[in-house]
Amino acid sequence: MNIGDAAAASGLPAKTIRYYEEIGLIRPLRDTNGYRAFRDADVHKLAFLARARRLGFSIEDCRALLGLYEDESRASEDVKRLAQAHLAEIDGRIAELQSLRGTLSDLVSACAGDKRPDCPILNRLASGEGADQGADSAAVRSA
Amino acid sequence: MNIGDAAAASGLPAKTIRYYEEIGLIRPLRDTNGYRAFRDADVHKLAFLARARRLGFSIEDCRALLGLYEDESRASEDVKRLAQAHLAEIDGRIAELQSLRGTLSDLVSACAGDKRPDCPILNRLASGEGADQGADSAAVRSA
DNA sequence: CTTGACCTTCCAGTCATGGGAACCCCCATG
DNA sequence: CATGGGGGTTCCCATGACTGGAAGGTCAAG
Repeated sequence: MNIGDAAAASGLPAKTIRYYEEIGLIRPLRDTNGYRAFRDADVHKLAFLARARRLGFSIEDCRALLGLYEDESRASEDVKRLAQAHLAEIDGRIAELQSLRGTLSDLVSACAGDKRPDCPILNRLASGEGADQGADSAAVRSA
Repeated sequence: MNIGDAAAASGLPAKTIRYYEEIGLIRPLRDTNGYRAFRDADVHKLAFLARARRLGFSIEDCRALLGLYEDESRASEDVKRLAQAHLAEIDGRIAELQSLRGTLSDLVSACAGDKRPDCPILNRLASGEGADQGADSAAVRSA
């Protein structure tokens, strides 16, 4: 199975599959012509990775999950711990975004949105008055 | 005013201020020794940028906001449009995260988290089956 | 004179890809 | 047999918005 078929079967772009090989997530064989040769197990792993990524797990989390998946003697608590940590991170990001959303939507409703120059949004950015002293938005930006 | 003082006054790291100059957001003067010389207006702009970034606006949004801020003949509708677009983007991200959160929290509650290897989280990642099983997820999501 | 705190520029790295160049391989058709 | 097209390969560059660090210039104090 060539990379194109593996991409179609797993739902991942070929580029991404090459990258996953580069960082050691998968190890497809090679044909004599140098083409990657994907076995069913490889495609299975790729689909696993695609689903884990879609759930928002980082590449390193995916690596750990794949390791646990392949370890017959794993403990489900290890998987659960990983998932719970990820869940907590998502909760944190949601909270940050909701805090931003609150501030921003207040500002938007305070702004007339007409042809005149007076604007509470700009006033707030210029003065910082009435600021939410909350969220460092780094995690938000990284989302 | 040197960059260190401008950093302290604006709350932005010196590195970030240099970066903002590099991409043309600010244009501090230079002393004869080559040091950047920040006027009050520069520091004011930096603080404006810091606040806009904290609200999650992209650099390009910030550039536009700064332009509007400096344009005495702006229309507040232009500012509002920008802010509304950003708000919509935030709403989209929140919705995405909440959807992830729902799935993930279902999986986490389905996992025993003990010493045994059987794990619904891994099963789901391996097979992709069982997208929305687990009737009780509403209470979890509302948490 | 030296120390140390500043400042400068430039280069590399982050994360998870995506784009594209330059080139190789294989099969089908004229 | 040449050729065309649709695979594949490696390699480098770009993203956003910084951050870290090296190598070196500047300045006030001891």
